[in-house]
Amino acid sequence: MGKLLRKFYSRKTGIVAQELLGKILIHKTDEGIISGKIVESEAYLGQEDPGSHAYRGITRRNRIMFGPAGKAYIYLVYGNHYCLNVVTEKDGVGGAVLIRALEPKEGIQLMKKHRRIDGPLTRFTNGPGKLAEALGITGSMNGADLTGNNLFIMCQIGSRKKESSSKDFSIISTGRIGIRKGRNLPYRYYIEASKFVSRTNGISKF
DNA sequence: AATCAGATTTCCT
DNA sequence: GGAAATCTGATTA
Repeated sequence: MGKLLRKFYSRKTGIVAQELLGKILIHKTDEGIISGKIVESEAYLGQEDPGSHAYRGITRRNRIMFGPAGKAYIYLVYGNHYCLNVVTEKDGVGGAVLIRALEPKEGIQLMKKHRRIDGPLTRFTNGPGKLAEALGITGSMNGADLTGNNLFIMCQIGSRKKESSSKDFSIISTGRIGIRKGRNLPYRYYIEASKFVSRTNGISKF
C-alpha cells in the first residue's frame, strides 16, 4: 500500500505495463480525490517500436518520453482527447505506458461531473480519453512527477491482507488499439474478466 | 455493425 | 501545406 517510486517505473516498458494492472491511480484535485484501479494498459517502446511516438527520436511533443521515468506524458489526440502515459526506462531511453482504462473507486460524483454523463459506471473510464477527462487530467499536466503528491499510483487502497505480490487475476495480451504501424505487436494488457476495459474482443479489426 | 463529425496539434514533405 | 493522429459519442441501417 505504498506509492510507486521511480525505481518501479525505471524498468522495461513491457514489464511496467503489466505490473501497473491492479494498481490504483490517484488524482488529488481542489474538489477532492478521484481514483480508480488500472485494468488496461499498453506499452509503447522506444526507437525499435514503430507504433510508438518515440520511434523517430526526440521531438517537441515526445521529449518527456526520453526523460526520467515516473513522469506523466500527456498529449492531445485527434484534436479533442487527452491520453495519460507514464514514462518508463532509464533516463535517456524512450518509453511509456498508456493507461487505457480504470475501474472507478473514489470521486465517482466528480467523475460524473467532469464527464457530464450519467449511466453505468462501466462507461465512466473505459478508454484513455474518458479516464483523462473523468480525472480532470489535461495537457497542462504534461511532465508532472508521479512520485509527487497530486497525481500518483499506489499498490492498493488500504488492504488489510499482506497481499504483497499475489495477483488475483490473469492478464490478457492483445495488439494495441487505434494505431496502424506495429498494431500486431502484443503490447496491450488487460485484466481478464474486468467489466471496465475499453473492449474485450481482442485485436481490433484490420 | 458501420460510418461519421468533431476539433487541434504535430511532424514530415 | 497537408496528412495523420495511442478517441468518443451520435447516427444510420
